[in-house]
Amino acid sequence: MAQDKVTSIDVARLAGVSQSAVSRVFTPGASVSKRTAQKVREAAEALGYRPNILARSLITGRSRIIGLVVAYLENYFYPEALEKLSNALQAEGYHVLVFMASQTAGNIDDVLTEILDYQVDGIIMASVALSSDLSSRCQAAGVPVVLFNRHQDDDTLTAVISDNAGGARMLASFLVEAGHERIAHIAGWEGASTQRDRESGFRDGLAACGRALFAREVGNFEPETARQAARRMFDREDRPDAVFVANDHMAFFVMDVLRFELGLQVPDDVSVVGFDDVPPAAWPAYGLTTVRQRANRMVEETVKALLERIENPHADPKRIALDAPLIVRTSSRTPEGWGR
Amino acid sequence: MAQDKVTSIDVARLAGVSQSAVSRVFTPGASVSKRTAQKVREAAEALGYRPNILARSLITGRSRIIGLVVAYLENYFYPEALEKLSNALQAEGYHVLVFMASQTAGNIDDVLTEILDYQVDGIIMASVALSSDLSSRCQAAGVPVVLFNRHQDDDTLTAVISDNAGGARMLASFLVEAGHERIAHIAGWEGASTQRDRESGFRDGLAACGRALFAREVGNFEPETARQAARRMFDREDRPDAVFVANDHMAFFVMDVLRFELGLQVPDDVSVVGFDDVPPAAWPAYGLTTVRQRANRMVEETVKALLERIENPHADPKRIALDAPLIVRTSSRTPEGWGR
DNA sequence: TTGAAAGCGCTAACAG
DNA sequence: CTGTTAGCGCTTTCAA
Repeated sequence: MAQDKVTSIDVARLAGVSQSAVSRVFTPGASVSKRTAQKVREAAEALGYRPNILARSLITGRSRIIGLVVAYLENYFYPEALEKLSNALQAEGYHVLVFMASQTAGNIDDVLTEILDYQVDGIIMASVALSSDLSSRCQAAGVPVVLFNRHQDDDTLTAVISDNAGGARMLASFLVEAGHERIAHIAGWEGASTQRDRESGFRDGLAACGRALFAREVGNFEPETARQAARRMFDREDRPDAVFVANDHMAFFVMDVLRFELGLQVPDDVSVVGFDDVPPAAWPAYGLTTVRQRANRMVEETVKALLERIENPHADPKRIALDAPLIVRTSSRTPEGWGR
Repeated sequence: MAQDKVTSIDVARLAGVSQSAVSRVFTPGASVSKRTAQKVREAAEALGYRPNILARSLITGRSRIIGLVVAYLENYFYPEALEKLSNALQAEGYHVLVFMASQTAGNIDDVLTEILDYQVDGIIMASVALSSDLSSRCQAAGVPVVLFNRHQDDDTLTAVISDNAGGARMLASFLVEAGHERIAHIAGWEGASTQRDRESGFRDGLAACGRALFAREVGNFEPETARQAARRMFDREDRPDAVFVANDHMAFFVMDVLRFELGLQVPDDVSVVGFDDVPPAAWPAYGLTTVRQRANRMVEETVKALLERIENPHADPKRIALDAPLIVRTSSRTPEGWGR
């Protein structure tokens, strides 16, 4: 029998105090006597009263809602990030309102509009870039934005990323030291900053050893495209003996093509390395050598940066890059002296 | 320069109409003349005005927010469900506010309280059960609840599930027909209705063929517990020749123990079957025979049921069970005439 | 069709 | 410390 909503007035009446007294009891830094607080709490308890966050936010200007835009839950890096982000924000008294966006963007515009309609206190864009136009709309609305696992060329937005270039550079020297001669790359979606940074880091790493890329295909971060890329690259005589796939998600599909379609041995015929260190990378059926993105730290920094900017909207944007360690497993030949 | 928020009053002033006229223009079924609407829209556009959903909900009693409680994103069935749910609700003009809960419950109480604080229009509990106490709190608050992939014994809540028992029954006769003699089960968390239904369906299926369970261990839906269960079950002479693992998530870890720790061949030494059909089940390195939960249909039904109950809070709760087809892959011996 | 006015449930001055 | 009084930005009667 859906009871009518209990308001602070009902509580006030029952406790024999004013309505504002009730409000104060539920407002952290307010001044109330123990006696009043006690009475109010009892009345509230009895009536099952809880303050209406929406009404409160109308006046405080804070909704305690963070908009999270995400576009790629098939990549298992993101469910993990989402879970941790949500938990971390929950611990700070915020909650996450989810907005799914396809990465082809375009609809990012509409999504952003919807987000702003909800008067969110902040926005986290996971795996989505933002035009400078959109970014200034948020600015205008006074809503801080933090990019998660992406950055923009213009340094106008705060971004939390891994050291993608550095990680890929390690991967390159690791493969060279393992004695590989024909080292290839399967790229992700070229619009992504992660892709650009990883590829350029990898090329730099090879160059530092006096090498260059032996072959390159684009997998677009998608399973089927990655499989086709693998087929084009490996179904021929002069095939690579090592390949850096731009993320783990694609690397699994590439390995499957190599082993089950083309009958190649990994790592004997070809070493495969990825990037992200999502959970299946550690499953022995893949044992993927990869670079770990420290999800916990990324989340920590993202939440910290966002809350900072909520407190102080005029703080300068900054780019936070976390180190990303090499994780050696069985999908790659191991250089002398690296030892598992 | 975080501009001050634009309100309907600003728009009204610019358009030379009353504030309520502005409101009407943005309220679907309201009566406004074309001329007024036109003027208002132009002014709104010029000022970048959008109605404040929170203020609106204060008066309409509808927040267009759906609370989603989820507790298990490591099981890749849930990211997929979350994505689809969010998309489906977005299409209906709702958005998802995420609440992470550990499945050990207990904190479900607090989570529920937080949810209700946000004045959500409805709640979806994915993979989380609800005490009848909590359930009546939602009732009292007039907030409809739909359980996703769970049901309660008391038929007091609307629930959308797969036909877990039926699916498991098929699995049983499939294994028997394939000629297996010693058929075992690795259970998930026994508090889950999915576990109970799958196990009893499986036992029924065996019984119908005049068989009984050869062995049983508990994996609790957790990787490490599942691995230990697999070791206890298979690291011995009189081991099963087939095992039904209660979900795919655990089945991967079980297969890894069998193949990489114990040196058993799958399916030659032992057939492994799971439940859910999460994406990695189709990866050739596992090729897991399993029962498919139709995520799309489950989401469809969940959204439909929830919206129905938002419209009509007094509708009777119902339990919706969707059929779940057997998906045969390479992790199991195939009976004569089943053909892949 | 339109404007004026009354709130939705709450917080935040402001006196006392 | 407490009650009174204004609103937050919006929707919704109610008359005109």
